[in-house]
Amino acid sequence: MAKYHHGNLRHDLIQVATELLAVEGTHGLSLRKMAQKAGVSHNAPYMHFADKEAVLAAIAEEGFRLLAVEVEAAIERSDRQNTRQQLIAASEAYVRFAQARPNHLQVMFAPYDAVKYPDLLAASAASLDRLFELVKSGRENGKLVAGDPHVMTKAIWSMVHGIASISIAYQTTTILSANDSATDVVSVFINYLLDGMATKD
Amino acid sequence: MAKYHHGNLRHDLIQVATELLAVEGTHGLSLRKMAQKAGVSHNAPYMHFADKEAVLAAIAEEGFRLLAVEVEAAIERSDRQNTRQQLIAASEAYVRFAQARPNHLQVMFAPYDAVKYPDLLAASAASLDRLFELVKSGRENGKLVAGDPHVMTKAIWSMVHGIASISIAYQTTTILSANDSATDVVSVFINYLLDGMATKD
DNA sequence: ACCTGAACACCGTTCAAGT
DNA sequence: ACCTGAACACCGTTCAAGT
Repeated sequence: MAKYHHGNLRHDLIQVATELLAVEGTHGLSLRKMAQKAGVSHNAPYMHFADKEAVLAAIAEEGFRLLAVEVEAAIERSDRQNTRQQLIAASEAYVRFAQARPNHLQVMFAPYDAVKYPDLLAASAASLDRLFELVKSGRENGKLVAGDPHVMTKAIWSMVHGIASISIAYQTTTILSANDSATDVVSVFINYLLDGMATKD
Repeated sequence: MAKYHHGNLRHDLIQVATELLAVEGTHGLSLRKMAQKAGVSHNAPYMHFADKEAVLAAIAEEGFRLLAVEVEAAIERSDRQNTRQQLIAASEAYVRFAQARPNHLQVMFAPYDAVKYPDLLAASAASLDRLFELVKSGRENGKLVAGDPHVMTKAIWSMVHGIASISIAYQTTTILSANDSATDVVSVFINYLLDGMATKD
């Protein structure tokens, strides 16, 4: 009997796949498993995705949206008078996200064809919007000097993503810091960088 | 007929697997393909490796050694009187490595069990030795102030690895810099960071 | 000790159907 | 349009052998 799926299978598949990714890891995630978990035949996913990579791209895209929400929330929670504190809060949220969802971040930063997945590229660019705004307001406050705010944003992003990426790779054996957690180290590293971007007088 | 393999199969497998990784990507790398390419039965690898992950760990370990060699060479080529220039040269070499061997770097920074692969952990730690020495001599020169040289080294590492990691993920669509290559951006970002670590007077 | 061949459960993907 | 079932080539891993 043909037991059709209820509502939006595409959405459900992404949901189920994300859970599977968190539990089983990148290697444990298979099209067949996610189809079964969604209560559908093993090739139903091909109705909504060209191939497995397309599913991963969709998961990645969703991940960037989630990341943006958490960074946004962290900024809202922090002292609005202090741009530096807000930048650090945003950075800490980024690293916390990475540690809470290491497999997800890995999928987000796999190499995709940007032409093939324009929505993914857009979502990842949008996840930096709040950071960019902070850098701009830091310049207006006179706290952050130096040239292009785009360049400064990307420098901060690189620093934060490096911490996140390394802390995932070395899990328990925290090579980053002897005893402290990775989030503890964030403010130290970011402060170095912001000092280099700050007015010297 | 039992056609035994000549010399060191373990070494040959790592060699062959690394080539396969470069050409076919992380997904195209299979135990069966590398066995075939090494001229050996599909389960001969199990004589030398517990499972596929162990092969990847060996490839990763070899990668950290390669990286260390290239960073070392870049430092030797640069101005020995100028610690900052040496740090930038080392950083650029790191990013160049990442762009020349993106799949290799990805395997190097996959999450491994440190207890299971102590040699991998040692090789990755050793790849930072030269950077650490530069930071120390920078402190003695009075060029780099601030606290623990270990912390400073890891901050630089995070920045550089972040640039490398992001530039791999976004390949052609260089989200990092509008027109410049990723290596061009390295000196700008690292200079921000080193300014933050430099003496203020 | 080192390697092989057959076998197992699992993949991604395709294709001919069904409604 | 949306889904299914059978089929294909490929995988990692195990196991009983062979030398």
